[in-house]
Formats: sequence, structure tokens, C-alpha cells
Amino acid sequence: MINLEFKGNKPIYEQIIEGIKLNVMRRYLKPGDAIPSVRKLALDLKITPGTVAKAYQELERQGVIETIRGKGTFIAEKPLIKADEERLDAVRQKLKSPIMELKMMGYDKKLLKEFVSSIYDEL
Amino acid sequence: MINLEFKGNKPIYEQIIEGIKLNVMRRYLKPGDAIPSVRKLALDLKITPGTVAKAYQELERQGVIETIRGKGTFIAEKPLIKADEERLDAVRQKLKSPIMELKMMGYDKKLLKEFVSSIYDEL
Amino acid sequence: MINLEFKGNKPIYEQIIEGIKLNVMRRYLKPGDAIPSVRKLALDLKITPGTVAKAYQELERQGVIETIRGKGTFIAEKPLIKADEERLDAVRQKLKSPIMELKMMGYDKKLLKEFVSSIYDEL
Amino acid sequence: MINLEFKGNKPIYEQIIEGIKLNVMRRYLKPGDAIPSVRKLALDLKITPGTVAKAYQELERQGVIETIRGKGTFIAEKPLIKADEERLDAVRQKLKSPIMELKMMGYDKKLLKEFVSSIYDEL
DNA sequence: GTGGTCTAGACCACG
DNA sequence: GTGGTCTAGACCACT
Repeated sequence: MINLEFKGNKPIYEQIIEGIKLNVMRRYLKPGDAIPSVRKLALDLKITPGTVAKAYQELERQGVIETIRGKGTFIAEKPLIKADEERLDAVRQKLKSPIMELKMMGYDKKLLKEFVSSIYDEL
Repeated sequence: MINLEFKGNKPIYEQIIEGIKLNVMRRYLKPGDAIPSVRKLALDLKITPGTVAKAYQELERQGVIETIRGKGTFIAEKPLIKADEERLDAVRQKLKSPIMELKMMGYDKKLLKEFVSSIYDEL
Repeated sequence: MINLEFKGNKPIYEQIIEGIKLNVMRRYLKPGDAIPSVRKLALDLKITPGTVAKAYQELERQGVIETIRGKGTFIAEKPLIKADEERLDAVRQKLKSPIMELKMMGYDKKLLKEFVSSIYDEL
Repeated sequence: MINLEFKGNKPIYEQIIEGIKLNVMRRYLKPGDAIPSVRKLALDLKITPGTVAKAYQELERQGVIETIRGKGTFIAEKPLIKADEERLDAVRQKLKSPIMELKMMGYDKKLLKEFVSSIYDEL
């Protein structure tokens, strides 16, 4: 369900966050669905529970999942993230540097659009 | 010439790298131009020379600048970064996560393209 | 495991790089094997961790080793260096001057080949 | 007569040394021939006289050239370098690291020999 | 003057 | 525990 890449700089817990989000976007996980417990997912992914817990905390903070004490963890009713100004700006910052690299590689606006489109479709 | 953000978690040396690239893209720095010496830029930015040196070394590795022993550092004749497959893949990975966030916010492909276009134009 | 020569003018971090490569070539270190942590190797070699870190980063850039965040550093699955044109040209440049010296000493092609063969076998 | 490469790590004075030696090996400069004065060569190469002086000093130390006070500098009668143990060992050391890189690139002994042969022929 | 290397410490995020 | 980053100094070779 989630593929981890241990080499590379991306923190494991962030990969879990994105993995869950990907499952939501692809409708493999729907609002109300249960997701594995911290312990179970940790076992499946062969990592320590602390790392999974960190990911779940962040997902809950973002409103993607909800934990119900004694019952488990579930996909939120509206797992969409609100596009508020602050969040958009953060995304803008994250996009800035790779787009700059593409520009340095000689990519014009058209090529850039195609490039991001192809990534969008893969999700 | 270069603005540093000490708060964020982006390493200072990376901010220097992007700052120089930005100056190159905006044609404030042209091929053959000298850039500030390691020590001078360190003084200007109020950081240690080692941090600037690290940034310059990475820029040289990428072919953006060239250092001439005992003389200084200069913008390369062709400060373009080679668009080899490996590098493109790295950029792809970097773009993936913010694009995913936009998708989670409900952005469709058209909005995404507009968004990245506006960032591209700012550079 | 690694012998350092502090007198010579060869940077310590380069000696570490070559030392690791030597261990890989001689199969003392195999793909997947862990190599000493930055701190441990620094203690062993009686140098500062920063110097070891610099060596490890360059080795990773060359694809010889891989670091896993929070876990350690390991020999890559395929610790071969890619023989792209750029790298071959760099090696060519490095070989040029010592070969010229041999020629000045009266070495002909046959002797030269024997000489480099004997070095190759030592590795 | 001598081509300098300002970018790249090789010191200018070493490039001069090798340049003179190359001219000797190719018989463009023969024993007894005069070579340019420090000042003239410095002007030609557009560098400072100190750098040329450093190169000439080293060449004289190696017995390749001879300075006659008030008359100028000349190619020695026997500009061959003696192949003593010490010097051979130094060359061996210099060859070691690039040969190791070739081995890491997958070069076998046969390929290595061809590689050095081609360099030898270029000189 | 220049950049390159190294030391001896420190703090941080990650697992 | 791990590696990554940064500081505040120092010494070196080169031009």
C-alpha cells in the first residue's frame, strides 16, 4: 500500500504522509475507512512505531485522518486540505527551487507545463 | 544581492546557491563576471566563510561557476545545468510532493499550470 | 582498515575516499555492508568528524556508498563509478603528467604498460 | 608554445613546467636552445613573473634547464630525468589514484593499457 | 589577495 | 544512535 524509499533524503515519516494522501486521492481510501494501527503499519513497513506515529500526528493535524479513542484511526470525512493563503505560500516556496533548476536547464514555460502535467497525471 | 532566511529549515549554503543562480537567470550576473570572494560574501551575509565555500563548491560542481586559483570565482561561460536523465529525475521527485499537495487542495491541471507559470515568471 | 598519510599534501578526506574504494575493490567491503559511522571512523583515525563527513558525501555523490537517515552508511548495491565521458576526461588529465614524466625518464610504451599493470595488480 | 588552462585545479606554474618538458620531448626545444626570459614568458602568457620564476626554479632543480648569469636560460645538455627509485615511487603514487578510478569504472588490465598507450602517443 | 583544507566544538532532524 | 549543518578560528598553496 505504501512504498518506502530508504535511501534518498526524504524522511520516512514524510513518505508515509504522502503515501496515505496518495491512497486517498486515488480513492483507494475513502472517507470513514479505517487505516492500519500504528503498530501494524510499523510491522508491515519494517520500521519503528515512533516513525509511524509521527506521520499519523501530522496527518491528523492536517485534517486528513481522525483518531477515535479506543476504536482506531480513520480517513476524515473531508480529507481535502484547505487552500488557505499560508499553505499556498508554503507550496509556492517548495516549488520554487526545482522550477528554478528546470529554468537553468533551459526549460521554457511550455516545457515546464508539460513536465508538471506529466507528474500530475502520475499521481 | 542575496537574501538569507535564517529561520526556515533550508540550509544557508543552499540559499546561497539559489541566490547566485537567480542572479544568473536574471542576467544580473553574466558569463565571465566575478562573484564576491568567499570571505567578502561571508562578511556581507554575516556568516562563516566555510558556509560560502561549500555553496561555491557545489555551484562549481554544477558548472554554474568556475574558480581560478588565487584569482577568484567567476560565472561560467555556459552556466546552464546539463539536463541529464538523473538530474531530471531528481527534479521530478522534488516536484512530486508539492504538486500532490495542490491536487489535494483541489487544483486541476489547468490551475496547476497557471500556478507554476506564475512562479516561473517570478524567477 | 584505512591508512592515512598526514605528511603528504594529499587531503585527508581524499585519502579516506580512496581507502574506502580500495576496500571495496578488494572485496573487504561488499554491497550492503555497513561502513563505520562518521564519528567512529573519526575517532579511529584521530581526525575530526567533519573531515570524514566530507569524504562520505563525496563517496555518495559518486554512487559508491548510500546513507540511510538515522541508520548509517552502507556500500551501494553497484558501487561502480559511471564511466561517462566527462569523468574519463578528468582521469585522462590526471594520468597525463605522470606518464609524461615516465616518458622523460626514457620509458617506452612497453615499459609504461608494465608499470601501470603492476600498479593495477596492487589495488 | 605553451597552452595554459586557467580553470581546473592544476597550478599554473606546473603547467609551465609540463609545457617546457613537452617541448623538449617533441624536440621543439633542443639541448642548448635558449628559452624565453622570465619577464618575456610572463608577458606572453599574461601572468605574473613570479609564477614563471617558480616554474623555472623547479625546472632547474630537475636539471631540465640551466641558467647562465647575464646570458639567459637554456635547455640542459641532458634534459632527461634520472629514473631513480625515489622519483619512480613518486610517479607510482601519482598514477595510483587515477588507475584506481579506472578500475572502479570497470576497466580491466587490457583496457587500462590501451588507455595509457593512447595518452602516451598524444605527448 | 584568493580558494582549499582542517580543527574542535555545537545544534538539529531523523529513526 | 545516525548524518547534516554551522561557527570561529587556523594554516596552506597559488597568483
